[in-house]
Amino acid sequence: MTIATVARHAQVSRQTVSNVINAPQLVRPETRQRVQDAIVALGYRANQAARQMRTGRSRLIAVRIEPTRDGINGTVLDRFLHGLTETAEASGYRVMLYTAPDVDREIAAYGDLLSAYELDGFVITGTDHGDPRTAWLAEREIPFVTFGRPWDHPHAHSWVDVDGAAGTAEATAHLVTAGHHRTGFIGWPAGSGVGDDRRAGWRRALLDAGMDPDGLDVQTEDGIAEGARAARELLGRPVPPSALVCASDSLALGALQTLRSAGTAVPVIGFDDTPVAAAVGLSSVSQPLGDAAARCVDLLTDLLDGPHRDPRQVLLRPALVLRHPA
Amino acid sequence: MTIATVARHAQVSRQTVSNVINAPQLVRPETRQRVQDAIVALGYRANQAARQMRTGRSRLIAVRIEPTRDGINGTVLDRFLHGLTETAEASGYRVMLYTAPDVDREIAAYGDLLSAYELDGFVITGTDHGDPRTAWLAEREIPFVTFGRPWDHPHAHSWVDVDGAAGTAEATAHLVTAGHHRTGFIGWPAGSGVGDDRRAGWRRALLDAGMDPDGLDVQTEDGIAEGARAARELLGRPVPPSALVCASDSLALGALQTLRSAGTAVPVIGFDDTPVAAAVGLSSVSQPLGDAAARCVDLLTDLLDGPHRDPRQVLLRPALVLRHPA
DNA sequence: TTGTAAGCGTTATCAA
DNA sequence: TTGATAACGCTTACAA
Repeated sequence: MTIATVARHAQVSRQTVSNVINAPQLVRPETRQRVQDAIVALGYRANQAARQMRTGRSRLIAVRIEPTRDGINGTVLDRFLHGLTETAEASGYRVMLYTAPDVDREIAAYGDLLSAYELDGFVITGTDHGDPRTAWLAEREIPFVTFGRPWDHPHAHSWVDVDGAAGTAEATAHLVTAGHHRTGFIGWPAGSGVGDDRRAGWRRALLDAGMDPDGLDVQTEDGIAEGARAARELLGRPVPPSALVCASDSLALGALQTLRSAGTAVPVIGFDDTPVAAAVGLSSVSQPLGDAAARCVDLLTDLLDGPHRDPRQVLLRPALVLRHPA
Repeated sequence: MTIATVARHAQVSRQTVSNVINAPQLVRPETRQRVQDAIVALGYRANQAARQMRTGRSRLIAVRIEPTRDGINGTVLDRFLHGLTETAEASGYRVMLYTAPDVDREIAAYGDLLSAYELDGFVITGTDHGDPRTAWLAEREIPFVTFGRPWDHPHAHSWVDVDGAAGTAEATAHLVTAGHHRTGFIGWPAGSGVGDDRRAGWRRALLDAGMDPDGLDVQTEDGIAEGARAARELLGRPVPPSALVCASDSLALGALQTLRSAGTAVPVIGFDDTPVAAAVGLSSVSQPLGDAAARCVDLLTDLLDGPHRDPRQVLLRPALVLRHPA
């Protein structure tokens, strides 16, 4: 069934049907109604390929599905993808998936996706300092939104992010209020935007409370074993922390194991609120992933359809989820 | 850049370029080489929309991204999706995502996807007895593969599944070999294909070992709290089990909590090998999700491109992953 | 307000 | 073996 079928059914020309769909104000209400009735009666849906050929727009946005990393923090993507798909559908877009083992091949994939499918835009996750992907896209003026800030140039393009510092600050403040005078932090090595941000939140909260953060934190790669080791190191210090905030649930989980076997009653708060945290009763900072995904689509469709195509930025607040270890 | 650009560059007609791409055997090797060189030199990629308009094929397959359920077992989808995207890319297909809050609206989405985007096929996850979705698709002769068996009619269509019974049987046999004379089972209420299958494996393994499964199992909805409750019930029986196999990691995790607080040394084996299991050191039955996804794509592309379009079935064996609780 | 004509990039048909 | 022509379904420009 084509636009011609509808035209015949509604006794108008093909063009009038197209106008009803794309510029209804041009068509007399009476005719418009007749055409719309025909569309409904026949269950007509415009063929995207034909439309795309004419307009050069595919109404497709691309997202990378990453190879699952350690599995704990990897589950974040799931919820994000679902939110993205849902919001995109509501805005008349569809989500296409792609994978790439590394940044170079991801950029190569952009070329493919763009020339073969004429993708309208990209949602890029997990950006870091001086990301070559965003540079490539920006250079070619291809619309994109990142989930994660461009740490170097905060206003370079549209992005959505979660305020990690606010999250760790809230977690730290919670522990301080609960009476802990020495709240430590287990985070990643300096240099990653996300990691530095989360550490900064902890630090700021302590300073705000008039406490000294020095000697209360450790830097380590992500992982359960690493978290356990870091916690052991902190506990072995002359004046050990009485509470812990961690940059990820993996680290927190490791810390929890160390603390449990040491029999110490040191509360731990993780980050990301993964299913693992929920399962073991670990308090954690929860990212509003559904919201973040929705805002990504909003910003992208703004770039694509909006009247003002200036980049915009959205910073969302995470929520502290308190639990009691089982 | 279009096929015409390439044609000019290689000094041939548009049609010859098309032939080089779609039916190379028709073109003299010398000409073919010249055209291929031009394609590479220009970085030409065929426009899918135009090709689709002509052929009626989009080289797009659709997969539903489900709203994350309890989060623990929900992570299964992540790995599956990644495998799917990767294998699809290798076969020249792309994966398009869609969501639907319920079965009716999922079927409505099929109509949309098919008429607007002319999707070539679907990968349907989580089928159950008398699934209306597969009936709808089969009726219209739309190619699809399910991940999960059609329990009513094993040969109705192409599917890939993981042998859940083999998994629980292996877990059970492992415990029996370790000397457990009373291995219990916590599973879901009878009626779901997957749940019944997993229970059957446990049962068969006990019978094979000459043991009596009666009175050693519980039926409960999925969840951590439910697993904990079920384990309490089993432990309270006159002759309690000395080891447990569970239909999911959620149930196993709950059982583990009960057993820990009871101070009983009863080993537990879960199902799905979720990140949670890895994190808490829970032994679990692991589904080969990457393989399963790859086989789904294989079966679907067989249906789409293959010479023989008969439905095929693939049953994969899961693997028992043994761990020691931390 | 409605209709006609052209063209988007590709492939299938058929003639050279 | 190669090339010209038409057609896929749609939208834009323009004419009626």
